[in-house]
Amino acid sequence: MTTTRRPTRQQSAVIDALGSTQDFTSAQDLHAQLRESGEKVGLATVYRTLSTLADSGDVDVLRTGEGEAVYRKCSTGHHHHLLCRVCGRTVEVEGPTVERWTDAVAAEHGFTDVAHTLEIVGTCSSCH
Amino acid sequence: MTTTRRPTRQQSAVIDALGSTQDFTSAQDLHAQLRESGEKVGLATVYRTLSTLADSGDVDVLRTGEGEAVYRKCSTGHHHHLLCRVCGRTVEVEGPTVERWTDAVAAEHGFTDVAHTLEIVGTCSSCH
DNA sequence: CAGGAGATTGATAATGATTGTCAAAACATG
DNA sequence: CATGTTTTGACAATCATTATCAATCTCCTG
Ligand SMILES: [Zn+2]
Ligand SMILES: [Zn+2]
Ligand SMILES: [Zn+2]
Ligand SMILES: [Zn+2]
Repeated sequence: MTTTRRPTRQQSAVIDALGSTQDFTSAQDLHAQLRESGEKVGLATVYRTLSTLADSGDVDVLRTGEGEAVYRKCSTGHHHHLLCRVCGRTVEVEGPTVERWTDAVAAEHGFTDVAHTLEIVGTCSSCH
Repeated sequence: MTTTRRPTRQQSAVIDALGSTQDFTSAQDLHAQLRESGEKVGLATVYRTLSTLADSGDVDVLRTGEGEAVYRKCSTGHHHHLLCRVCGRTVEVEGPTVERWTDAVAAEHGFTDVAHTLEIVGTCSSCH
């Protein structure tokens, strides 16, 4: 919401494209989709917009096994992802258990200002 | 059948270099270290060796924020890492709590063959 | 020991995602 | 409209990683 950035047609197009899918999508794929749907948006702008959105926490970003950055528009708030390795379907999950555990184990070793990343990958019931 | 290993001087050098540090190290850095210490090992071989070791589970691999792959020789068995964002010190952590939680939440959504990745980053007591 | 099949190496080229450049276009304001 | 600011986008540059492929090394057999 609070954007220091000036809203433009291109940025809206990127955000809409992101919102049109439940899957994590790469900047390259988003750019291809935009071109295909007739939207004229430069690749650099796609990268810039996604990077800004990720920094502000408005989209989640994670790295594919090959190191490619993929983005997804998620619900607000801290959560994690359950990802199907076959079809790419994503489920957001959360809970205090893992949050408490990471905080406890970090404190136990004298670490402060802790953050964590957690991703779960499996095969969903439809793809089993 | 396709898994044929042949021990070589170069692979030993890479493994020794990995074992000489507690930090996660990139292939590029390892290659530079090897050259500096007089070992003649090609960059491609460093990448190949690390990739093989990671596939067999003999080393842990994770991605830096910039997407660079970093490797570390760890104790055997499933565990996670507590990483200092300042000095890079790494502590291996484990525990049944997070394992149970991920399995439970995956089963709850009908996912099978689940695996997970979890990394904790913070500032260690020495760097506070 | 010699020879050959097959595995390994490494210099180099190729790939591919991401970032940098910077002039042109879009925008705001007065 | 004039002017300063922000954003865009085509293109070049970067940089980690992978593909090539001839040369080299290992192991096995006779
Ligand atoms: Zn699925
Ligand atoms: Zn969490
Ligand atoms: Zn530290
Ligand atoms: Zn675990």
